[in-house]
Amino acid sequence: MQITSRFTVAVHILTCIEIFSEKMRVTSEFLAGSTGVNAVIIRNVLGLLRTAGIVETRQGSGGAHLVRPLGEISLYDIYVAVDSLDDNGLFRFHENPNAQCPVGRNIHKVMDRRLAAAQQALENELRSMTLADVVAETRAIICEDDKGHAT
Amino acid sequence: MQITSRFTVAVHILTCIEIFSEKMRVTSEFLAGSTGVNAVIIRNVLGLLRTAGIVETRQGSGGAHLVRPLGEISLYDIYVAVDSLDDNGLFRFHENPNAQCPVGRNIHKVMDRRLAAAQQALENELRSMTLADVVAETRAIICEDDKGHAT
DNA sequence: TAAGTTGTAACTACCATAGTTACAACTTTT
DNA sequence: AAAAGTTGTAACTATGGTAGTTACAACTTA
Repeated sequence: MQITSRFTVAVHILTCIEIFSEKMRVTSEFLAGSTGVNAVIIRNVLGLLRTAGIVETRQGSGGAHLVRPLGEISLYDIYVAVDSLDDNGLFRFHENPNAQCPVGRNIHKVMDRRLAAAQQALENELRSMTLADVVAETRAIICEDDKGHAT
Repeated sequence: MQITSRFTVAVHILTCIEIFSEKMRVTSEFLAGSTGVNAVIIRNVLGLLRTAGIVETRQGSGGAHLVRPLGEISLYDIYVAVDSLDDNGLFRFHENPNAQCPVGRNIHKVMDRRLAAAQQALENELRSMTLADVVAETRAIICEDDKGHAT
């Protein structure tokens, strides 16, 4: 069981949009090339990010843009946008515990709070990190790279 | 995307084993009845818990028992035992970012630390809770239940 | 109008989860 | 030693989600 690669793909393409959109049109084809992920999947992910109010895209002309400042887009926002858990929560509960059994009757009640706390811990950590951090570090590494090649 | 119900099933059956095994043989059939989950699945989960050194089972005679004290079995131990992430981590990364692209070449490096931190946060929370807590609260609720019925 | 792009539907391939059936191996009881 | 009950496991099915693919209408710009 793993959290979908849509999440890392989304972070990747948002980073690309920030870094490249000043100099060029960042199309789904370009993003497909950078991520190694199918262009239709990219467009779907962009659609989810658009619905979440994180990016703008335009039919016809092409090219995606960020809607909010980098520092106001947390990894949590991205995670929620693309990895829909609906109302179910991160943990899946077996559906038919036996109400005749004292444990079966109460296990849900006992566990729910704890599972929610665990999920919260994950989400709080994701909330603490923003695209600004990711882009800054990426830019720094790219800059180092360039220096390395120059010597 | 959700964490498998094997996890909540495992917590459920371990709770049952603790609560019932003094008075009766806790067989996979019994646990299937309490959880509403197929007996073969129960035996598989018990097998994973056995491999992890959490329970003992015996062929033929039947009945599962806890191997370690309740307080030394954390929800993390159970999670790891039944929800194998292998070496992959909780987050799945898209596999072919383009090394020609400065973002594609570095995104993995930039994200890995952050994804690991998020995973850690989840796991630390699970580590902080033990079967002892779960069983204690379950017993307390069962006791309340009984009082309620008595009046 | 032509070229390039997005948005979306429809389909496929693949994999994991969970259920099911079946049965050999084992333990205990009689 | 036979019978009954149980575990461990293999093999198979059903289901659902992820991701890839093809196709095309709607749109924008040159």
